[in-house]
Amino acid sequence: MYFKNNRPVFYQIADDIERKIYGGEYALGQKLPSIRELGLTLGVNPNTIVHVYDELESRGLIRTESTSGKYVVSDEKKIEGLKRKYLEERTREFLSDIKEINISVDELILKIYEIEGK
Amino acid sequence: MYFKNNRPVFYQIADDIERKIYGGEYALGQKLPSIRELGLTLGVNPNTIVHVYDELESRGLIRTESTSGKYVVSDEKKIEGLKRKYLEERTREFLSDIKEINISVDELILKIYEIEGK
Amino acid sequence: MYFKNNRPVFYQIADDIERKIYGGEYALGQKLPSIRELGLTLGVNPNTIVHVYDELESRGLIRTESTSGKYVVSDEKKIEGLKRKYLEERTREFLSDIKEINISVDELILKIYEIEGK
Amino acid sequence: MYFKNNRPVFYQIADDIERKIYGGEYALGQKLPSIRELGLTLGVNPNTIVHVYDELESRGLIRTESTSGKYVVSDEKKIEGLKRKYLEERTREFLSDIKEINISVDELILKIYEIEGK
DNA sequence: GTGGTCTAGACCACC
DNA sequence: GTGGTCTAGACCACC
Repeated sequence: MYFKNNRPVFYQIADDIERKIYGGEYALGQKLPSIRELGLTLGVNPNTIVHVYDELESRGLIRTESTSGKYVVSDEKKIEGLKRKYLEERTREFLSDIKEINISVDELILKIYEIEGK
Repeated sequence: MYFKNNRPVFYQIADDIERKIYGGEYALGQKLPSIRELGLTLGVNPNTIVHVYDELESRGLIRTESTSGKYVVSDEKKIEGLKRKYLEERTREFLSDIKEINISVDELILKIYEIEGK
Repeated sequence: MYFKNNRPVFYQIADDIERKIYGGEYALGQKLPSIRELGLTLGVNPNTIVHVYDELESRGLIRTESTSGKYVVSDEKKIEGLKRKYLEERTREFLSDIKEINISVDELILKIYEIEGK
Repeated sequence: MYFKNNRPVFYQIADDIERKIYGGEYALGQKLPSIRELGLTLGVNPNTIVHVYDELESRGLIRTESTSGKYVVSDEKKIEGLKRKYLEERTREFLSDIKEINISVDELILKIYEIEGK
């Protein structure tokens, strides 16, 4: 995982895990990597991962099982709702940026097809 | 202008000006607002604007006229190239995030049309 | 038994047993549950119960019969004295907190009657 | 301020500030001490105070003015509601403990009057 | 091994 | 000076 230098690392990691939950790479109820393990994997300090997991917990995506670790919440409707909201907001924000640079939706969609190789 | 609290303000302002340049809201060769004036307009400290203009200069979008202020560069090809690159990268990054949450390009395009009210 | 997550579990269990001794639910000289048994009952690891019994012994409430287990001490005066001290200190601490939030003793007593349904 | 060793320091500080807000010692909208200043005053690490203020923010008691500091929220009804809830819960918990040691409400009230010197 | 708390200290962003 | 982020490292509670 590469980190950009224009946003706090803990947000970048949290956002990535959030997407992995929405995408099913982390399943409902699944145990997340331990704080120390994920810190090692990503090459960041464990305290940063503590911050990441606090952030995800405050977003309602994971819960702490005090003794055994951190888990994706099991409430499918909740996750689904948050995912829809994520898609909506991210898309609106993207469209807003694209329109600000004077690219039409049609041009944008051509660009998307071009990137997707269709 | 609204600032998110998960990214440095100077990046948010710089990105916005970058898009305004690509969109033509700031024309080629146009003089940018003075540091003081833009700070007042946006309600941020002049030092932050200094940082913004430094950033934009390092991106090759503006130049300093030592005596009279900051100007959008006049090289149309350069700006056009940077704009294409911005569109390409911003779109790739967005598509990458969307695919990570397991939304297909077709679903995404439906979402875009829905938002655009078409 | 519910555990709060803002205090170590072993303190919460120790405090509860301390009160049960003062209240007579554990009689003077009575044998306490085995470490294993209490751990099972409360759903915590036996090591935690070891810690609980150490704590209660250091408070002078129980003693270890090396061969046969843990017992509530039999000295009635001592237990009675500790109980009085507990009541005194717990009440002072509570009153101190209540007064800090600007609630008078009269208001507090009304609240107590309200809760007690009198 | 004295810290007990049976609860995390950051909770003890947060609870104390919570009570000072309810009691009016910190008025609605008032600026709280800076992180560094409060750390110095209490003899704890600034990072601990960061944690304290995060906790109070999550309780809805304070807000961050990103540039200038931390402030008690100004919503009087909200604070009043939280204060009532605090009184209710703390009192119920206290009564529960007292009854567990087999002290009647009448005895308790005598004790309260005795402590209050009435 | 798992998470939680705390310290010490560095550096950044914003005013 | 104000808060925010991150690292390094220690020690505790619980399993």
